[in-house]
Amino acid sequence: MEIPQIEELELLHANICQALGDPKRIQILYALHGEPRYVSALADDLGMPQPTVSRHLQVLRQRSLVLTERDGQTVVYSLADPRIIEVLSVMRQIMRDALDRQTNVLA
Amino acid sequence: MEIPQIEELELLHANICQALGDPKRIQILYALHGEPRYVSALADDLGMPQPTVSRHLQVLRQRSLVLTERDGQTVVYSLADPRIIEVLSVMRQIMRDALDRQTNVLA
DNA sequence: CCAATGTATTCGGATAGGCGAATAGATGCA
DNA sequence: TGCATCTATTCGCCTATCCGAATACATTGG
Repeated sequence: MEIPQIEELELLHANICQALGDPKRIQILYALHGEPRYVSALADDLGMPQPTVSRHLQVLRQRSLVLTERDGQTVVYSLADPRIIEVLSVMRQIMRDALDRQTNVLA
Repeated sequence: MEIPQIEELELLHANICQALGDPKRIQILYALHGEPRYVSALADDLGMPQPTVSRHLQVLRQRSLVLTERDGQTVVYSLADPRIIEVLSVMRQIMRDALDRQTNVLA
């Protein structure tokens, strides 16, 4: 019986999760929900420096979580897959339920 | 108009995602799917040293992703919420679709 | 109490990831 | 071309995380 190795799928999987593991990137993804935005618009909306937003967008792009399209001087970013927001929402619900359980235990 | 700050929810959210952002922890979560296990059983199954498994389990526990129950000498870990696996599966599907898109573009 | 078994933690070193600041690159237009 | 605007990258520093190895802690049974 072989020892199970860490498969490529697990690595990719972890890679995606890791990309979601930063508060600013989560904000960015939610901000892209519904309407594509360009970089400085995101920066203004979220109150982050433009280079910061750009760096985070690169991370998301490398993981295929966002898509880009150049439009003249600006680069428009959009969610690559609406299910990303679904996943985040479910996680948020899981989180909330876990917090509720803890609160109930303490009460 | 105030600049939107990073809310507590986003921090928690990122925290959860970050916990999922490690291949070994993903393996552990899948291994806990269906049946609770105790630490050394997991270590044997996954071919990881026991302290490694234990450390990762602590990370998952802090985020309320797994639950523990002591049973004599052993400590039994279980998934705190089956939706965690659902979320991981959806992410896996999102990932696969993204890979397919890339392949199609290249072809 | 002591030994055996199972689990958790600590330590040190290596690696990765975040940020601000500065700068480089790309595009459009006069 | 030259300038303004928008985006991406680099640099240095700091912090967080991971790992193996060793060790501490907890529980059971003799």
